[in-house]
Amino acid sequence: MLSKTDAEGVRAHNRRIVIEHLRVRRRTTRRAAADATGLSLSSAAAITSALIRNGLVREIPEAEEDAPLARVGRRGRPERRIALLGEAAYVIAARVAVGEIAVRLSDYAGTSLAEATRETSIAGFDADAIAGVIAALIETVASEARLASCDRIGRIGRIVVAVQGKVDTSRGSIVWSPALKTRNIEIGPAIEARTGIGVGVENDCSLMPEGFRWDGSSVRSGLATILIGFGVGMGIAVAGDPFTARQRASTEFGHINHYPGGALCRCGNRGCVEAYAADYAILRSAGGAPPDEIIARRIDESLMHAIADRARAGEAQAAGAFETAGLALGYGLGRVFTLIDPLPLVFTGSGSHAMDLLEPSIRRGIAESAVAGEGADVPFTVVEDADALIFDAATNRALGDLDQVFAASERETRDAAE
Amino acid sequence: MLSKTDAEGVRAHNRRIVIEHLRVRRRTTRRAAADATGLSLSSAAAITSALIRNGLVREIPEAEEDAPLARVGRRGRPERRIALLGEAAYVIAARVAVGEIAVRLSDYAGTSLAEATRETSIAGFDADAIAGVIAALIETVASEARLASCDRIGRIGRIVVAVQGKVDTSRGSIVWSPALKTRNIEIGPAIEARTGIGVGVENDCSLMPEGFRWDGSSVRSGLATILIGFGVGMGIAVAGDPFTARQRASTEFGHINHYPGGALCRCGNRGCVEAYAADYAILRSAGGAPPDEIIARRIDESLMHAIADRARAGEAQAAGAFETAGLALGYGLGRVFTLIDPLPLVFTGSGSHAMDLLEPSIRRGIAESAVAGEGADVPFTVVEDADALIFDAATNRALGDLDQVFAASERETRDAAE
DNA sequence: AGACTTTTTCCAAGCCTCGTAAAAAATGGT
DNA sequence: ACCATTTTTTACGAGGCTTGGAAAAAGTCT
Repeated sequence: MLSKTDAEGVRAHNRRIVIEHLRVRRRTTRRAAADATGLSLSSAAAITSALIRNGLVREIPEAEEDAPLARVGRRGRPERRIALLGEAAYVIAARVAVGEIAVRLSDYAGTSLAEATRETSIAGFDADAIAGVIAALIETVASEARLASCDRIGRIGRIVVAVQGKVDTSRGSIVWSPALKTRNIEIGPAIEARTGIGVGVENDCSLMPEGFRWDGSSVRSGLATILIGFGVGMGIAVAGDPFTARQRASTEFGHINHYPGGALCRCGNRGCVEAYAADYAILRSAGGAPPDEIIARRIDESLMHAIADRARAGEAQAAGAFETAGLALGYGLGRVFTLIDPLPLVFTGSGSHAMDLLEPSIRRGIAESAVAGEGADVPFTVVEDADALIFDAATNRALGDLDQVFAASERETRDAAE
Repeated sequence: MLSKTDAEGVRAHNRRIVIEHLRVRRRTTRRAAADATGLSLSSAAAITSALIRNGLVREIPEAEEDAPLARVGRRGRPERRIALLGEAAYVIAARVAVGEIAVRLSDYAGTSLAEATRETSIAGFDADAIAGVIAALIETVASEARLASCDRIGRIGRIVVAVQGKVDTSRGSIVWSPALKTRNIEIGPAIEARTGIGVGVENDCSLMPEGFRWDGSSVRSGLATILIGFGVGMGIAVAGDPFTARQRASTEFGHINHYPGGALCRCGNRGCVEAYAADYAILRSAGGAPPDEIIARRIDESLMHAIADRARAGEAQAAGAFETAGLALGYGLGRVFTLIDPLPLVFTGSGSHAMDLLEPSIRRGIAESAVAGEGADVPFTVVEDADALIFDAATNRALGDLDQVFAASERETRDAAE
């Protein structure tokens, strides 16, 4: 059931869309905000002024104007440009992956301030131990960014954790992760208890499209991100409202069945996409190992590069491994496109280094499996650094969460106290 | 970008949720509406009173109360029960399928008033010819329901067409249909031009979950409908807001690839779910025909019943055909569940008569293809009459569209003129 | 210095929701 | 038969939000 609205709700909603506009156009004016949001000039001005009073937005002094050329020979009162105020709040993006926990601190304007990584196996850790590691990393980045003093760390308003593995977002728990031995670890509440900050827990691949959240056109047309690495994962943002993307939970693309009874996957099933397209699958296929062998050890990226080079040099078995991988990915994508709709694709992860080898067979797989081959011509983009993309995505999600909170309630101007 | 809200928007929204409440609880009171929607008593009363003035809602006279027992020995002023007024408007649900065009007239309260069918091949028809058939059928049902007089037929406020085949909802066109020879037929505008009534065009299978739109719990938990007949189709309603379900367009479940390079499908691809689970696939498999043979003719339902009976009697080849079909369905569902989430299932269509034969292998297929076999235990429901379900769905969609229009603008009380 | 232009702020009008008070309509007891 | 009680419904003023127009502010151009 939809919930009711009232006057306050209207204000909250309109504050929200103004903030959203500020996120997309990083610098704007009151008039531009009014035009873009459809609000009247009066309302847009009232809202922006309130946001300035609340310390969420600042007027940019002329001195800082990095584009004075725009204002040459224009008559009339010059516009006051406004932007989100970085110091208004801070957010933490955290990654939990096999062998590594990492944290990035960003300010409210979205600029990254500091990162810290702890390379360690957390296989045996419980929720509190993981929360401890993350809290320590937060201390590190906070002090690195000189936010160490007590009242300053309190300005961190939101933490979003991107986890490799299946999560339960509503409970903030890790249902299952390759990085962990035990299941159902309630990491969200544990971090909240330790830091006193609100925490969101998401699957890293599902979260990835959020990295393009305020890129304008990217998300408006919908978007799917595909991570090819030790596993295979996908994130989907349906066209239109980026907020609805929040609903989709567990797109376990890597474990969509490709070939019934096929190659053995780490998950125990047979024939998953991952069992053909992940690093370990390409490795075992290129090495001529039987498709029942599970390679549990961590695979060095340089090894994958070597196999790719062998394939590029024309070695049949290596080339065949990449072709098989591409076909599995293509069939999987064709199935998704048949179910949802063709979407532009963003590839990332170590496997994306071999897109020259994969692309032809991916497109062929889509053509063979989608109705009328639709979607075989969607645009491909490659983002090499998957970890950075995950950080971006988690940061954007955290900022969006914060926006919602800030829009909901007119905050007291605590900055006045300082 | 989200759009702004203002006071009028608030009223429209709140009117909407009151109407929605009236749809779910067919009879209610002002107080109950206030409680359910979260609105204050004043506002709920103001809105309901306005709806009554606008002729959308009626107060039920005591004489009509079918449950006087509820009001026994209760003190205080008795409540005025209210309900949607059937005569407020009328809607048309139309089905376009192979060999058949059918139409149902319903009133604003959702009660079906009349149906009419024209059994004919429309293979060579263009948009205007199809629109002509539908318009004629509308005349038939309108006169049957004694709405023939000119001002009365004008009370039909919305037409929703459920098409067998792929549609483009935004343009109101049939991209491709097994019932038609030509592609991209803009049926929506053609019907609008002929009748002057707003038209929505949807795929029949995608629309089906709308049949459960106001069933309370059904949609709240999400739902997938699966039609097994001459083809295989699916409709998905994601958990939560039933309105967002509107976004999903072309869930061509039947053409999700099941087995790469497998049995030949009518669509020309190999290995689609449909090529194993549709009527024609079961027929060819049970008959020992090669998996490359395409059966184009319409298959009589009694023939399928006969094959099912042979399978029940233990004939190996027939039983094997159903098992193969169930496995293909199960793998397809497992893939969907892996991508989206496990959902309760509603089966319909001629194939649902053989659910006793299919269910075990469907569940096995899900178990083998979904991560950790999740979703193998979702509840199955069978609705035998697929055509009726499609009618229900199209009617509900049309009523929902109308609700939105009526909620948006306070209409003049045209009933006062009568 | 004055005219002109553009941005920003200020203010009364119009909606909407909400809480409270008053009116309406039935029951139960005397 | 009449009055107190109970519950629903309506009426009304308060407060918040958006809006359009007027006024003020802050520049450029002649």
